[in-house]
Amino acid sequence: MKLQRTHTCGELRKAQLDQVVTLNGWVGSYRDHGGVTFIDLYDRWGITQIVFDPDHSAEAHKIAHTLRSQYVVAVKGTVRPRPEGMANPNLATGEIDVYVSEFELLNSSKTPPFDVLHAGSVHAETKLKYRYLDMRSPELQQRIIFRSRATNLIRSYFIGKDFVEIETPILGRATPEGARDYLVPSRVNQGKFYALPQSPQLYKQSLMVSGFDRYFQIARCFRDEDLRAERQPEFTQVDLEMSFVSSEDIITILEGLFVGLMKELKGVGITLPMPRISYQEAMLKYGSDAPDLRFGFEITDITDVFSKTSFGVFKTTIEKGGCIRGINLKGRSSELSRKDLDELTPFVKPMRGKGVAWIRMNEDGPQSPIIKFFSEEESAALYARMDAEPGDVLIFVADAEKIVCQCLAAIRGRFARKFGLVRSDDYAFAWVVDFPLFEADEEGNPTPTHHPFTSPKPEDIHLLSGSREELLKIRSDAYDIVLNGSEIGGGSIRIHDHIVQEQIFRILGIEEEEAAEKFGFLLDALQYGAPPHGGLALGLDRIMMILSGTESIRDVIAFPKTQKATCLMTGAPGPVDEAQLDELAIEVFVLDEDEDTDLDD
RNA sequence: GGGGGCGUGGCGAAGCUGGUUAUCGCGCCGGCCUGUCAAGCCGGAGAUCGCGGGUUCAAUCCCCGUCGCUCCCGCCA
Repeated sequence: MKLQRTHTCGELRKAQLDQVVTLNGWVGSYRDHGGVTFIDLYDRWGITQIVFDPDHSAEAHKIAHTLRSQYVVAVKGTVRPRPEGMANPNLATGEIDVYVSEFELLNSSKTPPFDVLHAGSVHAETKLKYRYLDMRSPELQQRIIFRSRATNLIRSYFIGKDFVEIETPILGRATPEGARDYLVPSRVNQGKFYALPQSPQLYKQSLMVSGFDRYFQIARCFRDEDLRAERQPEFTQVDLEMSFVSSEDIITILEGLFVGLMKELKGVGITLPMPRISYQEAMLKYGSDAPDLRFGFEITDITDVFSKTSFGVFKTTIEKGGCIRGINLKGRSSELSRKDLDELTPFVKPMRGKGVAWIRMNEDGPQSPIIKFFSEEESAALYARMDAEPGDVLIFVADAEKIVCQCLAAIRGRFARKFGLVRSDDYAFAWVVDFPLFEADEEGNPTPTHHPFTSPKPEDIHLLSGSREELLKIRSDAYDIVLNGSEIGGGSIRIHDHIVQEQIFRILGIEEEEAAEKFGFLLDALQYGAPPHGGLALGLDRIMMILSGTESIRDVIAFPKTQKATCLMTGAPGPVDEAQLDELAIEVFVLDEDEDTDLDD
């Protein structure tokens, strides 16, 4: 190319008037008036209007009408002011034009499959197939650039705090815990497989044993589970681990990180310390271990108010060990129709909720389909407990505790959105702490809430030898960081004492041999002078989603996968040659429905 | 594994109590036009209605299956 750019398309202002400049970029829209022709030339820096004027350069003007959308061009010309009243206030460069005197076509373009600059409503399918074109749009580019700024800030922060950035293997070993692994066959060791890491957990703990007392990594992780709007099969964690620390030290480091990120990326100040809430309180007041603290509508437990009730639904719920909880939609009665309330029951159905009850607090007394079943004492106690006043609407769910929490959390969010209380530029951080170390599985056996290396809180360690009920009461030294109702990170102090570790395995029903087989090297490592240590991992993609105000994780990943974990641009996953399979000693069976049972074993 | 939404020229939509020449906007092609900014005006081309089967004299429309995209539950921290 002859005409190499002297400026970008976002750069020119009145300060450069009368300068001769060269721009390179893509043709956006073009407006051909027969005489003068305007073209929006753009690149990732912005848009500059270039003018092909027959009175300025007849030669250049002749070429103008041959240009089409997405052609790649170089132009040399003079920066001129826009005529009086012709400035475009929507454009950073809107006060000037570049009058083209020399022109070079760098490349033509096929007509693009969709309008690159206005692709908002185009089907995801088309946009993902032509991702490189979609990524030519300012929206997507800005988010990708935003992400780059964020990772750069994160690196600087940790390096500045004397952390060591260490890469850990992508080809690892399958672990039985947690999510389904992505497997990679080994050619040299036929019949054996590597697994892609679900997280660098075991490696980073090993690094602590090695003495790298402050480690971090921006690590790609892989989980072969079904996708969601905020979940991709490969995603990025900001992973860190520290030695000789308590959870307070880790929390402090992270709070410092977010203060910096929010200031630099969003110009927003955060008050420290961030609020802390126990798991128990979070579940009780918000129905979720990742509460959205941008709004109120807190949950109130009213089970005890109805302990002697004759109202069938509440009575049987209590008899079965369930609970009754409610939300007071304070002063919102006039904004809610009967339909809004009736829609709640179908709304909670996917969460296995059987129904939602409501009481509307009118000026002339309460109105509700269920109130007639309450005794006077019950009603009075209920209104007092829920601070019910005229103009309020009370919402109830009675069921097993888990279901009540899920339903009320969803209802809480639904109304907050309806009333416009959820602002994407409002940022509510919080730490959720005191998670139970174990939770009961379907058979009532303890399973780790976090992972089996999470340390119990020191004051609860004595309960490890207790009954099953006592075990479920043990709190872990774990902490999640929550932003706007999303868990954006979590971590814990790890067990560094192999005796405690073995005790935990025993509780989980994992035999010594089995533990050695599954986590052998880490258990060994813990016996060679493991320092007390702990850490945390942040979900970078989710953080980027929230800070850039988008609803889909695909908006913050350059080349995302579809919900079926395919890449429409590359065609991955794809078939491979027979020869490749032979080398790996792999044979592929295509299963018929009928044959399925035959080949199962 | 289960439930919901979507699939109609290149793009976005309409048409669906079964019968139309399959409609509109954008884009595309050609023409006109010297101050537009997702310019304007005139003309034109462009569609096996995702795919397969069924019902019917007749299917974009109804039924069954299937594929793809998407949201949710399960799963996953």
